[in-house]
Amino acid sequence: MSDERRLQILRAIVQDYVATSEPVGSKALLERHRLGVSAATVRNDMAVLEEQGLIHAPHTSAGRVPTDAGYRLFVDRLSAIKPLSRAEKTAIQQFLECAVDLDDVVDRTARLLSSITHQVAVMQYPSLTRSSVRHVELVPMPGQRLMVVLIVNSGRVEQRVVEVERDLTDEAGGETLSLIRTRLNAQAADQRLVDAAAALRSLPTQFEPADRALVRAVVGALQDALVEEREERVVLAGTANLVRAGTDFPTSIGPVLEALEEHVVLLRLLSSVEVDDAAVAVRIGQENPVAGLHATSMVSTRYGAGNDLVAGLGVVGPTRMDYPTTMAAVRAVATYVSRILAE
Amino acid sequence: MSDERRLQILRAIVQDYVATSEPVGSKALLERHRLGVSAATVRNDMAVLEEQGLIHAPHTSAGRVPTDAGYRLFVDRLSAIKPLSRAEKTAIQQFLECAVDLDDVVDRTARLLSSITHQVAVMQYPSLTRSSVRHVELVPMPGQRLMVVLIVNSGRVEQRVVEVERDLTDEAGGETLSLIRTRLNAQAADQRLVDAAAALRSLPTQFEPADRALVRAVVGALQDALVEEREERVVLAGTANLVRAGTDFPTSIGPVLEALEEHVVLLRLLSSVEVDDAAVAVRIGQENPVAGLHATSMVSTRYGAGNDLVAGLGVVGPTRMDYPTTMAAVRAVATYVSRILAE
DNA sequence: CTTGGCACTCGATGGTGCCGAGTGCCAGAT
DNA sequence: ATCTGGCACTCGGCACCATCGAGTGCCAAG
Repeated sequence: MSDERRLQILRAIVQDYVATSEPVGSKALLERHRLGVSAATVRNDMAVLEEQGLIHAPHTSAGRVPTDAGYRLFVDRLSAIKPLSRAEKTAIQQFLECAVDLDDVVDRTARLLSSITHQVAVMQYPSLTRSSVRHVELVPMPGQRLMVVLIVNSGRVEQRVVEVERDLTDEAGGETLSLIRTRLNAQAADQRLVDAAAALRSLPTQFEPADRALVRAVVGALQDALVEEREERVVLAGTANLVRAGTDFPTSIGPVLEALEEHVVLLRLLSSVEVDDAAVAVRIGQENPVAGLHATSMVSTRYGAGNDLVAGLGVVGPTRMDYPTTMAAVRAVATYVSRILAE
Repeated sequence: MSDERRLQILRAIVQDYVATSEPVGSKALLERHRLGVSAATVRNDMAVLEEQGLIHAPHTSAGRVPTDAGYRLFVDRLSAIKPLSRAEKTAIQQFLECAVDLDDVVDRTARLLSSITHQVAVMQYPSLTRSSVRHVELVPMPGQRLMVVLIVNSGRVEQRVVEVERDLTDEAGGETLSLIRTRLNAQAADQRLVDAAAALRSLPTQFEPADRALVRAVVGALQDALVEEREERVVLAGTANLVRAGTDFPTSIGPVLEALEEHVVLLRLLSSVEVDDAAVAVRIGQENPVAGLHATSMVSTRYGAGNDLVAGLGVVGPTRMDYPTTMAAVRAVATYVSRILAE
């Protein structure tokens, strides 16, 4: 059963290549790993691995380099996520704890992640869709207009201004608004955004005919704000790390930078990972649907306050990456930022 | 008066160097510009220019390259901002016109600026400090807490939660809040943020002693929101352009990317340009206070809805940059985005 | 003050040869 | 059947070298 040994050799190749960034040859492998066999045997096994498309030789007389498929196998079967040390964990926690508001949490998290992985951190702002409603506020404005303010438990605020048929800045208008506000919040508060949108649909019918148009306008604006995800932002940190890793990219880091600027695309990438809770997703090289990222790997997971894994976060780096460590870092950071957000 | 001719030679050197990115020698200069003198004369003048610190030879037998001081002189006295063509102007206008909201305006503007200048665009979000208050809203929350919401005319919303001494969710609390809200808005609405902060200082004294602590807490939170500029964000676009211009940077683009990630620093750079309306500010090389940007130039100006030039916008690129064209582009984009925002 | 001429400098370019890591393959050992 | 040592071969990387040419500074003459 030399199958087993071949996989060990693959693992060794990946580890060495990640460590040295140079193609690894049979001899060098023997020096660093005490496999109980000779160089010739290793060479034979390497030939098989190459046949299977797991490794590849840049040119005739050079060592081997893992292919995307090789990394994939390594990640799936040959490595375990390497847990962080206690010291690292407390450092993460302390760094995140002194954040003063949501923006600061996101900013700090992204910087932290990039600095401990030495790669580009990508972090989605907590998304509306999975959050819940904290409060809805109605603000009458001059000129027969009404501002609808939606406050989400993630701390985000959305607002819409609607035109209404009458001026609400007077006494009577205030009472009407107060009534609407109360019922609105009774229906929507603490609901998930999607649920709130559904729950509000029947609200107009609970009011007297005279007020229905008004309520309908308010609910319409609110549903717009509830459903639309346009405030979904993504922040980057550590793009300078790409330069350091520049030699790992076949052509140049230009296309990578370009791809990273397409925030919409990044969002899709972050969102489209499978929903396995607490799992860290890895996209390796060509597995990435974006051409600019074909020479990169993306390690990502989800995070969010409480049980709702509201948004995605991860890193982008060269395929030649220390996957176990990176995966551990991403998972740990996601865990801690979730904990911070939960309060 | 050969002083004049020397400046023309400097101008020619800058233009050629910008165009070819290669040190320009006396002979090459004669081919591209019909100066009425011989190569030897040009050489003599170049020697003088070098003595004055305006140009510099990378090594003994190479052409000359402008120094920061040379560019400075060129920008100040030897060039005129090159107006854009009509076609370019309408293209800018059309591209910006189809933006759907504030975020979209900012996003499109930054991308546009980077794509027409082929450099990194830097754009500050409309700043709070110069905007004015549209409305202040008070929202009672369970647990003796009160949410203070500040709505700014730029469309931005700031919120603070304050602890208060009594529960305000009941009838009496609602009336008190209503009173505070009315006076608050009477004082602050339509004021510039700084003015509003000042105007509110005396508000607590206008209330009965029983309510003063409450009002003071509200005003405190509000002033915090008014004064603090922390929501000031900056967006970048076209960082990939740095790669293309990579050869212009002595070491690598790494430090530049790092500097660009320090949004706080960028904001300070954008804000600290002199307030000459409609002027385009240029910071060349070492003039930049940030070490990472010592090999770059920053061309920036201010923009904003109406007469208030609320925020800054500009580009960062190598010192070897086509200043007249870049300055024109920055100015034009600022003008058009201001126009869009004015509606 | 300008100009042509001249000797000199120095980076860039391209060719050459060597070195060594690494391979594939094969015959013999286990 | 599998592993091992040996051997011939490949090929990129590096150092060395010679050449080339754009460009300079300087000087003497116009």
